[in-house]
Amino acid sequence: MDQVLKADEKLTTEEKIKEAARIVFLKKGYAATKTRDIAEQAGLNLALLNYYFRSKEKLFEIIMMEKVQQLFAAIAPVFTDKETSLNTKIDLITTRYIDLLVKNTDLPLFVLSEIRNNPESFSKAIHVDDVLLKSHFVKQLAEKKPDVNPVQLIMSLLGMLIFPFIAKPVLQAAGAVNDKMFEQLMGERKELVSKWMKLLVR
Amino acid sequence: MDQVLKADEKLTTEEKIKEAARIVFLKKGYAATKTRDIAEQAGLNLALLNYYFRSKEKLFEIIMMEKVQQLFAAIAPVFTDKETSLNTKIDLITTRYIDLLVKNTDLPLFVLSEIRNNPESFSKAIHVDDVLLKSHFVKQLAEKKPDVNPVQLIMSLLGMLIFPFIAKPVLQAAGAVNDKMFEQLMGERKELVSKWMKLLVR
DNA sequence: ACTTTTTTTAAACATTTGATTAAAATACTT
DNA sequence: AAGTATTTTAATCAAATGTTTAAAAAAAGT
Repeated sequence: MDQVLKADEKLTTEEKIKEAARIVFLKKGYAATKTRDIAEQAGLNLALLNYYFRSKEKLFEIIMMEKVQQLFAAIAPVFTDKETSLNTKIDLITTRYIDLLVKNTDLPLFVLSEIRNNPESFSKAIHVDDVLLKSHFVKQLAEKKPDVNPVQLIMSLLGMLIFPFIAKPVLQAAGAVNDKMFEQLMGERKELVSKWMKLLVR
Repeated sequence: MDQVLKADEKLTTEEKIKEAARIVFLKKGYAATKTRDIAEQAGLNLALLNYYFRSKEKLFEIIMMEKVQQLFAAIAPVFTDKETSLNTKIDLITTRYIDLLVKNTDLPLFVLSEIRNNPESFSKAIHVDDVLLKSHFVKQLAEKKPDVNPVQLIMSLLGMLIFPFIAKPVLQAAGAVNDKMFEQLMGERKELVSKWMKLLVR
């Protein structure tokens, strides 16, 4: 007998639905996603979504929280770490974030769009200000650059890291890049952003 | 008689609908917007939307093109101008963009989200690569920094400028800033980004 | 082997939603 | 003022959409 199974054939029905929901929600966003889209993507009967997750909204909340975590958990530990130097933090944040986003290019636009559409539920789930404004990273920045609001520096770092992934659809639609070229650009971008950010805090 | 009229009372019905559509589409995006939301926002009968614009989609296309223009027209002339120096271009792009976005904070997230949802129609309407990749600005960057892909520098500049407006809902949800504080941050950011970008190309 | 529980399916339901229609109201023309 | 065209309204339609239901199928328990 053939031991090889299609990737999702060994998944439970519940996992198949979540996997399909990840794909469709991330591509189209909550409002544009039809429950029938998810059922079709999963190759399952429509009613199973409600059987396992009660409602479209509940299913979405699960995926959304997962993705918010993914986006914040990748850098939060580096932000708060008290041991590593400022320059090492910059290196770590840069490489980790680009590595994560190259594998999940539509993650930033999805998460940031959906937070805009529903800021309340997000604010309860994640404590951004603890990570962002009270982190060790911020203290290090404030110490090194006492004349500059550290939030400005963080917005620049995250902007340089995240913005290309938000602008990717525009570049692609313009025919300026394809997937392969984009990944290559992001590969070389790790060194650049890291270098540039160190320049800003010098 | 009272000469003073409420702002939109002197507008034509058609303009009232467009104005309402701008507000609702920008806040919620195409898919989440109901034609009844727009009618209510405009204080008009639902059927008038179809009377004046035939369909939700047609109305959306008008608003969308308007906003894409707004987002690109603000910097395109500076990108292509052959007279101004590199440093002056950086100053102009920075101040113009932040000034524009402060008055239209949800413009970037709206435009970039909707382009992702419908890249084809966008690519026909705007020739990004002409402005971005063949512009005089790019040539100046390539000349000044021959060892760096100019696209990398542009992504950093636009990232530093645009990203804060995309992240604004997150910062607000986290209680890190309010509208007033954000505008103040962006005011002081003009100088900073301008200075930082010149540092990167030095 | 039989019973019970769990999972899956096809069909249907109730709302929502974009759009249309026909009549009423208003504005314009002569 | 009368007639015509334009604009607005309330009601309605048809399709889409999230959810439920009841029966069938599969799995688990005894």
